[in-house]
Amino acid sequence: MGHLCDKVYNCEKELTLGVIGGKWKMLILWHLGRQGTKRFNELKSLMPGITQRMLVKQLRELEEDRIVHREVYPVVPPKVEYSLTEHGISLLPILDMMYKWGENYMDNVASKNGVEIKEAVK
Amino acid sequence: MGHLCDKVYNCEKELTLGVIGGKWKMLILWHLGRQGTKRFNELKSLMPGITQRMLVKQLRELEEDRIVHREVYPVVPPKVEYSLTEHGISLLPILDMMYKWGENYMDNVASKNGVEIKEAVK
DNA sequence: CTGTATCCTGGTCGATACTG
DNA sequence: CAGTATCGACCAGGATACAG
Repeated sequence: MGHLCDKVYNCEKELTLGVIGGKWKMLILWHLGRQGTKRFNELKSLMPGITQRMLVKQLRELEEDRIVHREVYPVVPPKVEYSLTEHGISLLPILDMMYKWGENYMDNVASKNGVEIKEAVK
Repeated sequence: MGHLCDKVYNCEKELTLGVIGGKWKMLILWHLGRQGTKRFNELKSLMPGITQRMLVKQLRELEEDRIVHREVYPVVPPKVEYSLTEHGISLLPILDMMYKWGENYMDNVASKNGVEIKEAVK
């Protein structure tokens, strides 16, 4: 494999973190999980601030890790669709727990210290 | 607050990741969760490979984020004990899910691609 | 025993321009 | 529309030495 290799994992949790820990990966999985299959530019529109380079990079890693499926249609202009694999779907409960924990933590701790969420993607 | 500030969070999940995403943080929380209160050097012994500087840094951030409690005993030589706060304890179910997901992912995907876990801290 | 203080390096991430 | 190709900045993290 690529980006997951050549690293030392002290525990299985860290492997999981290696899969979802990229800057934009949780957000990508979230959108694909809630809205199903999406085209490249649709994803880009859903994530203001991400650059093409980063979106491609994160998607390629998720594909390589078998979290995301990439379907290329041989048409002009190009059409590429992304969707979650079974492994990707099985990550959603974790993301959901992280969302809820973060929400509660924001209310009770973080907001009092000046932490802000840009736009709550629920 | 410190390290959680000055960052842009697109979602509550990313805030959660900001709390647990440090290089050694999940491992620290895991040990404190399973074994309860630990002294500085006990933690260090539990995590071969970590440097003093990094252990201090990760613990300070966890303390600042109200995940870990630091109890200093005014004795010579110094004695400092670390334990989980309520917020820290509430993270354990997430870490547990991440552990199980990583375990399954290791069996079905990662191991076939040369990924290895150093020492499974269960 | 529990930390600080420096210095340094690799790699992630962003900005920008270009392409089939 | 869906990508590549470069370049550069930043900083988390490691090595090492010192200290109360």
